Amino acid sequence: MRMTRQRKAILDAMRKLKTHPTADELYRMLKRSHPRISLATVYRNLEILAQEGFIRRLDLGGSNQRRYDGNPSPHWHVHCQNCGKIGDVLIDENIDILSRIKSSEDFDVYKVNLEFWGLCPQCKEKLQKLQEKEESQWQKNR
Amino acid sequence: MRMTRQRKAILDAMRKLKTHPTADELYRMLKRSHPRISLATVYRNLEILAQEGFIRRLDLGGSNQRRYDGNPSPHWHVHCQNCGKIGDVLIDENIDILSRIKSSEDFDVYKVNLEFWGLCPQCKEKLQKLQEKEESQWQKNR
DNA sequence: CTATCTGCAAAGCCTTTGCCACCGC
DNA sequence: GCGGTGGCAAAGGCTTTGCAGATAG
Repeated sequence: MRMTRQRKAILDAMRKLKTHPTADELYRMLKRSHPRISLATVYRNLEILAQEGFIRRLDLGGSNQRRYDGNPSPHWHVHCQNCGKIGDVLIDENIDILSRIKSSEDFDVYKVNLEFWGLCPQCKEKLQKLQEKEESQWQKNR
Repeated sequence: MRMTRQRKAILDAMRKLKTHPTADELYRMLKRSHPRISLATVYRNLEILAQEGFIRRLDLGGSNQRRYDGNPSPHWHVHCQNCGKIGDVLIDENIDILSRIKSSEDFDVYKVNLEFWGLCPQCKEKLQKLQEKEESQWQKNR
């Protein structure tokens, strides 16, 4: 694998970012410092870097956009139900889910993937304020 | 919600099927009995039937095709790593995963989704036979 | 030097949408 | 009869691909 300028820029950006960008999001960021980089290059390199284990490809449900994670070490993800932002989740002990499977239609099950849903801090606050506002409106109108 | 011929055919098919079809797969099946049904109708109705709770929309990772499940009761799914087929998984006790979260970047986490990966019975057998064949080749060549 | 990689544009999937005719209720 | 619905075709999003020129090692 040749370390081209573009590939290095993509890997560096992914390592720095704490978000979980799509190819297009990363492309827009990189264009500032690398105006001639192409979207196809970003797509191709995210895929290659993921295959080589430098970053992680996230196959998240609930969205039709693929995301990548610059942190390849094992952890899970939480989606904000309001804005779609992705956060990281750690669990304090290994849960042996595979041994608790009762019925699996004769599939051999090897691997489990956990996904979480919730609210990010910003949306939590936003929704809370909205609720307070509605309550005071209701007070006025009664 | 009006129960049109098409909508009824889609719901009936989903309830009978034990697979987890995509809109297009279901469309091809239905065309046999309803030659004039359109793919758009299948897409629209799968979405509506899922919103109304008659069927379940599966937002599975690892594929860019949406699938639906005629069984709306709670259970998880396993993907065959070889052929992509989806199976159902039951777990014998409720695992309280949400209470074990250690760090979640200040998200409020409400819901968890489990996904499993493995091999379906057919692919299991196929791969086993392939392996046996390779072993006997190796025996011959030594 | 040459195999790999890039940029560009086009093509490929899957899914949604606009429109008008149609048909449950 | 009327509003929801279906069929058709076109458009829309995201991702991949073919190609010719550029470049890392």
